Amino acid sequence: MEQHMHDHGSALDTARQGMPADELLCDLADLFKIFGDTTRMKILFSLFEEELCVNEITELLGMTQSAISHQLKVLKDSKLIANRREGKTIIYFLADDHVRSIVGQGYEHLTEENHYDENI
Amino acid sequence: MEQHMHDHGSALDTARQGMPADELLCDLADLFKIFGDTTRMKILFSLFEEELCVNEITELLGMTQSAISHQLKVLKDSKLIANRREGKTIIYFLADDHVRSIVGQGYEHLTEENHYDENI
DNA sequence: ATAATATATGAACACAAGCTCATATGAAAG
DNA sequence: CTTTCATATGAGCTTGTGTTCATATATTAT
Repeated sequence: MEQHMHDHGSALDTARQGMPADELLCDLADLFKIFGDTTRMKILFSLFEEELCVNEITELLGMTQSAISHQLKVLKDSKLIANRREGKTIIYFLADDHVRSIVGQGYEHLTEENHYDENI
Repeated sequence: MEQHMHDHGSALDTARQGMPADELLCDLADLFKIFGDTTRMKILFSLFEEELCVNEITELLGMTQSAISHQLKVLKDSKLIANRREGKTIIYFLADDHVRSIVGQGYEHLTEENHYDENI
């Protein structure tokens, strides 16, 4: 006698097939984790238009220079941004166009699905 | 005398122009935060192939039923998955094809840029 | 060399987030 | 209506993460 209405077993197997290796799943989550912070998201958006030095980003976001530097390090370590020295200042820029497309996808998801100030 | 080699001011203004509202930035970060956990990523991948009930996902991931339920709630609250009741079991499925494309973008970023077991 | 400017970094702290454990809900079977 | 099966949920604990504060490094100017 079947106790479930949908097949319990073949569905599991199919799901198991498509599951990537644990390491990749973990790396993937770690990548998205980088985008999962408002400060970092703001930094990325600011670099969408122009390359900027630390002080400029600090001003733009109205935060501590230290806080910005810490987040810049996170972003740089994950290869999403890169920097070059120019005299005393260090200029940061996007390392990769994937950043734009990933953030763009999320942006689309929000602006399409959700309704920002649509009656109230 | 200019103390900076790149223009400090117009770049800032340009960056300020393209910066979306704080609320949207925050929502965007919150969206990516959902993808930034291995357990949730595994759940999403498992639902890429088949719709599954809680017990199946629990088996598949080899975790506590409680842990899974908690994460399913997070995913459901953020509208990435949905569910329907079928007798005693509750079946979860992807709510949106954006999920596939967002995860797909991240996946591409990793598999293209990085080199998985490419000579060690 | 010394001072000034620009950025980076480590430690400490506060808060968020995920898991576990116990328990609650809800549907179906006896 | 009581029991069983499937899932949900709240509290507590533990770990992770972002910010601040103080300080270090690095480059340029005096």
